[in-house]
Amino acid sequence: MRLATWNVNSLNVRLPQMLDWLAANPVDVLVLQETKLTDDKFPAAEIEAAGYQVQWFGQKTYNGVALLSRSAATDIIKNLPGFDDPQARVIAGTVAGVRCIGAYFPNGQAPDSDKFTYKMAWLDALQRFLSAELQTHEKLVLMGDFNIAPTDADVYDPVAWAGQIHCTPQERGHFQAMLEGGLVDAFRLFEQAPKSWSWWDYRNLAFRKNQGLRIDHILVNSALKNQVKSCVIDKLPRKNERPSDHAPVVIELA
DNA sequence: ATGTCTCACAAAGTGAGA
Repeated sequence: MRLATWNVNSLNVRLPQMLDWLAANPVDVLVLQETKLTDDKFPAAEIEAAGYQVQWFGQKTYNGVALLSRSAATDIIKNLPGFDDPQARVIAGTVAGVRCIGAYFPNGQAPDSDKFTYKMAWLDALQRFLSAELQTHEKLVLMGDFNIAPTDADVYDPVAWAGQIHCTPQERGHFQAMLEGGLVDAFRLFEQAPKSWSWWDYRNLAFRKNQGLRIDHILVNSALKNQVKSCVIDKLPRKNERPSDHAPVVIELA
């Protein structure tokens, strides 16, 4: 079973690229972030024509998530239960016995901003949701754009980024708490090339200079850990014309 | 380099968000 996450930065713009990528990488599950579409505009027919079932949860202009799967997803949850949120950031479903949670974590803007306060509250709510989900599902995968670079090894210039958004002790503390709660960073189960990033700023020729961050992640629970065969970042779509600023992350389970 | 991309407004450039 292969699963993937991709922040497409507008599904309206990136739909052809996403369909091309799926044709070349026929994963069993794909979660999307930043679809930036209201639900009535979601391109369900095109996705179904490509052989996928799909659940979606969006809003106007910003955010928006989706869950594509070869077989039907059940027990769908949209956003974090008990956390009243106008922003569409979470979609969860069970596919072939695996609980799949796709999430677009808040960016947070800057550590002294209101958006950071919101990010912290959202992360608290996510931790509560994860605790409950881990109790009720034997196999669980959390994947998405975390907007957290968990360690300095996930940052092209850790000195410049020290204490900056995506790298604050508070954000990293939340990531660590997920690991202590029984999840594993699948990417780090394997030897990886140094300077492996999942996001590069559109500005400053960042991709050409490989100046990026690893902020897109796939975490698995302990029951799945031994089934993880590989976890890779697919940089190819970042080389496309009109690319997303994020690359897909793909995991293979035995 | 405040360096780009995306969306929306009542636009024909500008601001917000990332």
